[in-house]
Amino acid sequence: MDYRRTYIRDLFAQNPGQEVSAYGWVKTRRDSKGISFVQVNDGSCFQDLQVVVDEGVIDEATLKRITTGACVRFDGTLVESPAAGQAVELKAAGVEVYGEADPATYPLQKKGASFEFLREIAHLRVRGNTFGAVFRVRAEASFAIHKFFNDRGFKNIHPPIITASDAEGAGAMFHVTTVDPFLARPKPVSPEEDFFGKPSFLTVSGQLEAETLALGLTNVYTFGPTFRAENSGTSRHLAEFWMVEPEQAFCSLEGNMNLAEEFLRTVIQHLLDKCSEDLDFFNKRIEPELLSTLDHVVNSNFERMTYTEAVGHLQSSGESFEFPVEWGIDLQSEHERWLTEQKVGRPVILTDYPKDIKAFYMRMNEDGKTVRAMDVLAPRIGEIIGGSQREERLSKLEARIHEMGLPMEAYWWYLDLRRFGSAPHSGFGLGFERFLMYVTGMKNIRDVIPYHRAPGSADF
RNA sequence: UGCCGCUUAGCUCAGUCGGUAGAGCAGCUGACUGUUAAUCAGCGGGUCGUAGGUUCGAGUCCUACAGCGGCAGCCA
Repeated sequence: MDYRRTYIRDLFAQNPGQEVSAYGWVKTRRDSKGISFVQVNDGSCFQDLQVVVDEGVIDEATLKRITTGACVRFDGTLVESPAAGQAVELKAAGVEVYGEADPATYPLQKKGASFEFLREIAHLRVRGNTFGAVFRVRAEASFAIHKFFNDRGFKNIHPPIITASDAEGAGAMFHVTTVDPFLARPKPVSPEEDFFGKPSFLTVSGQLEAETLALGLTNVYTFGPTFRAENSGTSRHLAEFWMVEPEQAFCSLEGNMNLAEEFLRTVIQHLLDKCSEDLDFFNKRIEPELLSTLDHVVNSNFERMTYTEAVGHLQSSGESFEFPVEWGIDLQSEHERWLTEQKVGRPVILTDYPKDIKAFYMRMNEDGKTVRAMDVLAPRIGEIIGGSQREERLSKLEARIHEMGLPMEAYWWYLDLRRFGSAPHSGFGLGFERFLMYVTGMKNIRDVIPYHRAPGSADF
């Protein structure tokens, strides 16, 4: 056994008549008088291999061990299939059962399991159609993202997971400590006595570190796990999620938007090319509008409008929103959805938000009221990308840090970037799982990551 | 964290007015010579989320708690 063997995906591309072996897990077995059909899948592709077992080829005791969930190797001949449903099938000559799966207790069956139930058996759900497809698409998307940036000369950088800087002042952070918080002790342990000698946390974003690398490597990106200790239990939030964050020196907000748009189009096109079977399945069984919206994203330019224009559209829409719209508010989910789903019917990039609802590092516009921020909003899921041109002018940045009451001394290294060889630069962040929800049509973010982490939930 | 909903067989669910438990699928046994969500016949399978309360009697009504889900906030 070796990785250089033939996978089920490869068998479908071979000419009939060859002696082959197929390794995988049994989806179902159907018996008729004198013949049995076994569906085998190894995760290499969506389609199952149909194995045909004629009477007498495999002894009855062995055949009975070939049940749903069992791990097997079938040896035999690849033949053209006489029946509809598959072009080729494997005519079995022998079998090796590597691992049985007791049918009375194996929890997966061929129909009727809810995603909530499958989440409880997340270690087994990948053997089903939906989650096999989800994790193939996840892997292919991950590759496509690295390829996109590599093709354009972006360097993949690796900012720390454990950080002492509260990057954006946004989002609750997980403490990292070797002090047992549940141990009763006479007096509190001070941060100086802890492992790092100061309070330290799991990162909520690699952006600030990415900026430092961009001002030297020019074009960089991160792609890794980030952590938020927010107590939010929704279908769009995770405590541990993966984020893609490119950062470009010598790049304006317009260049940033161009990159974001090209990024989404290129990666989605890659998936349409490489994962068509899986995406067809999602389109058929999960989200009927999936392929048409993905095609639309690939083939149309994104709408661009300023926050101020968007507020105008919302106010003159005639819609009755739960939260009234006025200039200066942070747009609510209902507003974002109306803009992208009703107003323009495709992704929208909103720019130039009021400074008071955005982070300190975003570049101030001439009006002194708005900053060079952008959010990419997509139909069905809302905000998928958030980014900005960064404030490269030292005095303006210091003024913002002061204005927002942030500790100036903690940002000494970040301010050094503006002191020594500052450059106009821009970047954005994309939530990888949000992106996967968009391209698979899956409705719950917990179903696009193998093992989700959320408040009160850290199983497996 | 707030509001709402759900929790009954391995899974998906039904359960009327409060009167002691039902279906489909899965499983098991058998039938069928090409099935592909196979089909057909039969069989087994339940502390109705937990703890209290009301009642002669609770799956059903009330309270608390837990788990799950939806929406909202926060955000990616």
